[in-house]
Amino acid sequence: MSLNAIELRQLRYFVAVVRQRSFRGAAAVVHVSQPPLTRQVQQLEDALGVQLLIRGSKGVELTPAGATFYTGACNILDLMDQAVARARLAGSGHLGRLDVGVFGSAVLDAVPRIIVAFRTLYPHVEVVLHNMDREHQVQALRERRITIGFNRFFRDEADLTWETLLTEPMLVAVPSGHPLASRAELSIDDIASEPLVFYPRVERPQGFTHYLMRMFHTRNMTPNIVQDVDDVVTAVALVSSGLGLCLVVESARNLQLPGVSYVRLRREDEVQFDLSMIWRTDDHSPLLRAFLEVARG
Amino acid sequence: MSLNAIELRQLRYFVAVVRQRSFRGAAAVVHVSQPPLTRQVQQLEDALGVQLLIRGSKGVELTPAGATFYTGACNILDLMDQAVARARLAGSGHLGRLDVGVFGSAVLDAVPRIIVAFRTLYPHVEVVLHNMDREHQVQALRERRITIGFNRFFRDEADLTWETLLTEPMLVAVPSGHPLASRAELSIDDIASEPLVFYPRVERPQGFTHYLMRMFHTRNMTPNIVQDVDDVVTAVALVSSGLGLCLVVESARNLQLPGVSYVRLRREDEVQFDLSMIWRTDDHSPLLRAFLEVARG
DNA sequence: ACCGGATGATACGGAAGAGGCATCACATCC
DNA sequence: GGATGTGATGCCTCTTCCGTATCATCCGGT
Repeated sequence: MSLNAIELRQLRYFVAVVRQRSFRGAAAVVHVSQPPLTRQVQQLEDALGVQLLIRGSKGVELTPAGATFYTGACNILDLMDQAVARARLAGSGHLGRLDVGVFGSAVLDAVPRIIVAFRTLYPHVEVVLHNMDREHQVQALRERRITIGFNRFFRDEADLTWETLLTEPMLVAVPSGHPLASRAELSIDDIASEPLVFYPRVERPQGFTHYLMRMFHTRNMTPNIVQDVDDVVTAVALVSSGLGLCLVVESARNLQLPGVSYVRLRREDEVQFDLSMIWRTDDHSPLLRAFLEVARG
Repeated sequence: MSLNAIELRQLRYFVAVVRQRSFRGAAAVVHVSQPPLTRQVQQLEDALGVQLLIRGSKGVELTPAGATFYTGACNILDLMDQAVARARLAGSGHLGRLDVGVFGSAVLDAVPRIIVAFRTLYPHVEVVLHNMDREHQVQALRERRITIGFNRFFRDEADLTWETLLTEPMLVAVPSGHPLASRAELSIDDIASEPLVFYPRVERPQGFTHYLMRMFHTRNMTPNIVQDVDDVVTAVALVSSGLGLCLVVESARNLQLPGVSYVRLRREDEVQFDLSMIWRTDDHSPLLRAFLEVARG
C-alpha cells in the first residue's frame, strides 16, 4: 500500500540501517529484532516508490536516492529532537519571548538590574523592552502585547495583579554650584522657594506629579516651577545647565551628568515612591512566573 | 507513558488542531473522528511532558510551549514532504550530483554541448567536471569519484563499459600567412616536411600521439617536430604565433585564436579519432542512464 | 568442492495500538 | 433553561507492529 503515511519509526529504522550498514546491526541499536526493520524499510520504499538500499550478501549499500533521502531523514530526526528540547524549555520558561513595559525613571536602575539577572539565568529568552506610560501598559497587557509592566501607582484592576517591587526615597537634583548642593539632606521647606524643574500636571489622578503637588499643598506651599519637562533625563539635564532644582527618585542617581549633585530629602518628610510590577492575573505562563521570581530576588 | 516515541501522526494531528483551532474541525481535515485526535495530542503532550494546548469551551488555544512546538512541527512536516519529493526525483535521475571526467580536446565541443543539453533537461542535477587523463579516469571510475568519463582510445576493461560517441576528422591548424592556409584540404604528404607542433611521445601505447606517429610511419615519413606541447590549447596558441602547423581534432575549431586557419585533411587519408565515454558496468543509477540517453542524442 | 557463518527475506501467532461509536461533562448563547 | 457547541472517556473492532522460527543466498575457509 503506497497510501500509507510515512512515520518517524520508518525514518529511525532506515537511518539506523544506513549507519550500521546492516539490518542485523541496526536491530541491536534500535532494540528490535531484525524482521521488523526489513518490513519497515520495505514499507518506506513502497511509500516513496523508490529503492533506497541495495541489499548485498555482506550488508547494505545506499542507492543515490537512498543517499539523498538519508540526509533528509537525518535532518528531520535532528529537527525532531530540537523541537522536543525547545518545547520542554519553553514549558519551563527557559525559552521564548518576554515583552516588558517600562516607563521613565523605572528604567534607570531597578529594571535593568532585573533584566540582566534574568538574562543570565534564562539566556535563551528574548527580552524586549517597550517604553510606554502606565495607561498604555495596562492596555498593552490586556491586548497581550506585553507580559509584564513596570510603573508606579497602579490602580487595582479586576483582571490584573500588581505587586510593589521596592520603595525609593526622593532625591533633589541640585546644580553643583548652588548653595544647597553641599547639604547632607534637604527638607521640603528648603526647596519650596527654589526654582524647580517640574513635570506636566495634566496627568491623571494618582500619578507621580499629582502626588508631588499634594506634598507641597499639605504644607500650604506652592512650588516655584520654572519649567515643565515630561521625562527625568531631560529634567536632570536642565538641572545640569543650572536652570533650577528638580525632585527625582533615587534611581535617577545613575544619571551622572556633570554639574549635578543629588541630595536626599529628610526621611521625616516621608516622601517616597513605590516601583511596582503588574501582569495579567490569568497569565500562568512559566516565563512570567520565572521572571517574577527573579524580580523578587 | 512517556517512553512512547513521538510519531509523525501526532505532529500531523497536532498541527491540524492548531490550524483549525478545534479538534472537531481538525478531525474533518485529517479524515478521522474526533476522539483519536484528542488521544494522540494527549500522548504527544505526555511524551513532551509539556502542555501544548489550552482547551476552552469554544476551541483550543496554544500555550507558549505549544506555539514553539508548532513551528517546529510545521518545519518537520515540510521537511518530510521535501525529503520525499527529493528522494523521488533522485530515484528518477532528476536530482543528484554527476561527476564527469574530461580530458583535453574533448571539452572543446562535444562535451559542453552534452552538458548543456543535460542541464536543461535535468536542472536540479549538479554536474561537476573533473579534468583528468585517461588512466586517471579509469582509476576515478573504480573509486567512484566520477560516474562517467570522456576520452579517446579506451581499452576494454572487465568492470567498465565504453561506447563511441562520435568520430571526428582531423584538421590541420595553419598560421594564416602560411601558403597552405588557403588550401581547401591537405594531405599527409603536404605537411610531412612542414614544421609541426606535436604532443609528447612518452604516452602509453594506443594513445593519441602513438596513433599520429603511426600515421606517418606507415607512409615512411618522419614528421618535422619543432615543439612538444601537452595540451591542445597551447599547441594552437603556438600555431597562432607562427611557430608551425599542428594536427588537431575537429573540436579544436572552436578555438578561435587570431591568425589560425583550420584546413581539413583529405578524407582518403582516413585520419580520424573516436570520442568515447566510459562508465562502470555495474552502475545502474538513474542519473547515469539519463545522462547516457542525452549524450547519445 | 563443500560446509560454516554471515547476510536479508518470509510466515505465522500474539500483543499493542489506532480508530469509530456512543456518551459524558462542561461552557456558551439565545 | 434548553439547545448547541466544545473536548474527554469507555468500549469494541480491526489494523499494525513485533518476536520467534525458518528460509534462500552468498561468501570464505578448509
